[in-house]
Amino acid sequence: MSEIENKSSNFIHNIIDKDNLDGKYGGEVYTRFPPEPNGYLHIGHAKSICLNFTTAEKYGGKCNLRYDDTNPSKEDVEYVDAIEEDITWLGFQWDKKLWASDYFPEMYRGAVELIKKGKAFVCDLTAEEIREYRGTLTEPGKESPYRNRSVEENLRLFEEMKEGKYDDGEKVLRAKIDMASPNINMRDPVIFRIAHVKHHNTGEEWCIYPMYDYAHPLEDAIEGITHSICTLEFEDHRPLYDWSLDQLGWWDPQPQQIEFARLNITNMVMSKRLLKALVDDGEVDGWDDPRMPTIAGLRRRGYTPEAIRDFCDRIGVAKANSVVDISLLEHCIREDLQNKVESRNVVFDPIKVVITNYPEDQREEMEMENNRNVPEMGSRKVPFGRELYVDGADFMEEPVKKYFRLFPGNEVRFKGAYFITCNDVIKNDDGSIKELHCTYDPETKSGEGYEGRKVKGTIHWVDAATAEKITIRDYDYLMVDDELNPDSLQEYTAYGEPAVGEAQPGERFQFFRHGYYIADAKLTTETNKVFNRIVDLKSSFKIKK
RNA sequence: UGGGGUAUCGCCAAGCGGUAAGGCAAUGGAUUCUGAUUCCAUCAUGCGCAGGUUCGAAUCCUGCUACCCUAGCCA
Repeated sequence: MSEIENKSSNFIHNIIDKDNLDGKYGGEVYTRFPPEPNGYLHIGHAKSICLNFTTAEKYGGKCNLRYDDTNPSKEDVEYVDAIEEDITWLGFQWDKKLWASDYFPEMYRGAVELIKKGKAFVCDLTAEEIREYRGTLTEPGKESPYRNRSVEENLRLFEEMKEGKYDDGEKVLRAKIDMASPNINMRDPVIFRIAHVKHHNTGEEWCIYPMYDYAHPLEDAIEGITHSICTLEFEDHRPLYDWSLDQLGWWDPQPQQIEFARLNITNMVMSKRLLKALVDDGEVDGWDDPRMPTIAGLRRRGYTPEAIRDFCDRIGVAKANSVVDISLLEHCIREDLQNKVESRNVVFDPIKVVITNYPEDQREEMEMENNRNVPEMGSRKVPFGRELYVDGADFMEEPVKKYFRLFPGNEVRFKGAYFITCNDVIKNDDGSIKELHCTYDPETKSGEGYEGRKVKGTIHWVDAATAEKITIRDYDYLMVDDELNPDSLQEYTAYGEPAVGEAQPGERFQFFRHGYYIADAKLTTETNKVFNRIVDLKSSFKIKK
């Protein structure tokens, strides 16, 4: 993969610059990307991945991949491979791959220490009681009747929790902070709960599991993370993040949590819950369905790592909630692809053209450039004959104003071939267009320097005798408020030049006037080459009326 | 109703007391063997609102307003 440059600066860099100036971490920058293995990564995660990896890179630091697997009842290793594939595909390399569950002993030790310091206690209240005791946003909470158990009793009870003496929910370990705190997260939060569930990593070894707010700061500290970057909804949790570290006092300097706004894209479904439901219900092919905003879906749709990274770089990083316009994402893939993929002629909604003055038995091969912006990409021979197909959008029987493609009486250039004039429109019995009778001017052959007259329009074509019939699957993104638009997947029959049939799975092309497409192995059949359309060059269609 | 955040062009977003970067979108125009690309031009006397401090404020102060997050034994 080519080098990808991320040059933007953001407020997190400013914080790091200041830390470096103050010598807070001795100039070290260590970040981490901490997914919970409970689903595929989506474009929102890509923002976080790019942020964490490029920030570390910018300062000569490292970034870990850490699975936040502290809740075995909600996680599944099935996602681990996909997560790693996506990060690697984006072009990032983690320093260490780690599991939060590997730190369970350390976290347990920390909990024991908190108990010994009188900063944690075992609570017998039920979940509902804890909720009632917690108070509300405006009213302070009440202290648990178990709050003042002795250190010895707490130690014994916590040990028994660990030994499996209690059922799920029977007891929890709580931090002893302040039930009257205006920050609800500080009202004696639960830090360990009981769950008799097999853990993918630790198996049956533990039946108590730490809660995020207590576990995460320790995970960061253990790994020597300096800047723990997360999303805005954790701002309220930062005091607890710091509290856990402060009480233990095991690490100096301690990592600091920095929050940024998560990514939203206009109309895009970005909720893992919803996406998972669509997959589970079979509404889409899977997590990598091209309609999905997952990294795997975008990849299958034809997005490149470069485009996604460029997008993440351009959207910036800030604390203001925002919604990025989808047009920026589409701009990024167009820009990346336009100078590095080859073009192929493909005709939608085909209209047959018969060149009446072209010799019946004559065949030619026309030289066509593979990429009109990049001569080094060379050219190919495309067969040409008396009967051709042109795109339905390139002909109008009654042209609108300023239409300069094909219409009766008009002459246009057939890309890479001749000037062609449309003379007659031949209809079927039902009034539909059967074919167009045209004539060509042999003197105007492409590449032979004809300067006699100019035409305003140039259109593409395929040779009817050799064209391959293909199916194009056109996908829309999944949209908010429209969980699955029935028209989000449409199939079109089209004709492509023979070279299209040689496409390899995953190969991308630019199709004139219709944007970029990707050949998709999962959708390719023996008899029918199937392409996914990925991006419309929408301005190509624009005709002012 | 408590607490925590955020407000700069249609959408993102720089700016950190010295007189509003950049990108996307849009709009004009030039080039073009595909209405693409490329190029050039236009696009905030204005920074949520109202006061104040200052020679000077998007930046500092005061008071409002709007929106987001927060009462899981999820992360």
